[in-house]
Amino acid sequence: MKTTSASETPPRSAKREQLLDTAWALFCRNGYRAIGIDTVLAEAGVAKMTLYKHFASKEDLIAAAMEQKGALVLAGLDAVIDAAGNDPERRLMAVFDWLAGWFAQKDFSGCAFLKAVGEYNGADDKPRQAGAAFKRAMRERIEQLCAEAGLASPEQLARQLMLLIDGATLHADMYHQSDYATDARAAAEALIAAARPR
Amino acid sequence: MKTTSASETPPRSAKREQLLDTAWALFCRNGYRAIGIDTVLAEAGVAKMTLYKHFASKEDLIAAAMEQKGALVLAGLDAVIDAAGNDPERRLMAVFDWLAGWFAQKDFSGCAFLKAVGEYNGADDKPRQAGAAFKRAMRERIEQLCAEAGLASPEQLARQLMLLIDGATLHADMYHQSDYATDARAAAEALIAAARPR
DNA sequence: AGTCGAATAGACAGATCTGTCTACTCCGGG
DNA sequence: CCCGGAGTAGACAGATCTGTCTATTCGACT
Repeated sequence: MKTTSASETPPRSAKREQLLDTAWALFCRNGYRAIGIDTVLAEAGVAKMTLYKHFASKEDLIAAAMEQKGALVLAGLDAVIDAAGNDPERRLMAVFDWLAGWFAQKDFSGCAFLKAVGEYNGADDKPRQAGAAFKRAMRERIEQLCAEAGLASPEQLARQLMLLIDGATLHADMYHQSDYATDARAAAEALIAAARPR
Repeated sequence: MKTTSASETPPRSAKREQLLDTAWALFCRNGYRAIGIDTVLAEAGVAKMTLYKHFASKEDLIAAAMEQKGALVLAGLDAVIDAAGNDPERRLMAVFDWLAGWFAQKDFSGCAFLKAVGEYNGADDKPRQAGAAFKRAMRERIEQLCAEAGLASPEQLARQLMLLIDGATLHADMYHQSDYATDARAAAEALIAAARPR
């Protein structure tokens, strides 16, 4: 048996976590193909063989980091939503507050999930699949919020809000100046108002 | 004097055009860092020295292709807008028809301008600048259309419509199935309705 | 004390990438 | 006819990248 306390199917180890954290930080800032394995290794202070004992390939490392960090991001988003209280529309709009907070971070450098889809074009590339899965999960949460708010066509509305969210994320990264979260929030309010039952 | 008929400051040559066309096609489909110079050369049927006689570096080739193709794209968009007649809102909505037509192309593989921004993170990387410049030019056109339609806050509205456009482009590439142009169009209509003077 | 698993440093193979260089060919205008 | 510009093929240098392998160390548990 493993020494780890809980019964985790994926092997937990300090070095493995170190690798995932460092890789995520570097890939976020610089993209995936622009950063080599050796850079990750040096930054993480981990030997090459350790990496390849935990992950089959660079793409596997990328996908594993995306899955882990994606779950963390969604958990953080859920927490923000829950902190917004009980009013369904307030809870929905909390997503855009969360977005604004993210954009305002001084080390903000775009969405690593979107970048993964941009850089890996093969339909069966793991990073692309992981990116799409993350976005799908996020859209489902938003759709749920729309439905709970009693808005019309929650599915379509959720897709539209995702367009705003991802578009704003892109533009916030592209021009590192203006406040795209505000634009997205205002647009979202207009869409929600139009979907409100009368 | 050059043998070329018109007085073009940038040197025009068949091989140069060949290079730009091939490079654009390959980069569009596969991304920039994933495609090597040699692949472009082989596909274009051009020798390496010819490339480096016309362009200082790979990034220069990328930037040059982006500028040339960007101008073409904008010209095409202008044509579609003009073909939409005189009604200002019709002209504005023509942008979304154009978008739907683009997504429906069977070789559609996302927006190479957005990908350039994703892949080149340095503020002075030429591909990133070229991508941002293209998006800026497009936003200005849309802002003009918004203003001509007498809509409120044309500047903000144009930014919001760009969020929808780029978001839809991303999602259309990410999930190669659903009709994101329709979602974007419907959202745009709601935003426009809300900005209509009463 | 001894054993075993996890991690290490670093060499290595084999690809691949950008950019340079040389020597050759081809063709059109004076 | 020949000169010069444009293009070519391909070798080459030098980096860099992924992934493999070996020999070694270290610490925890028995």
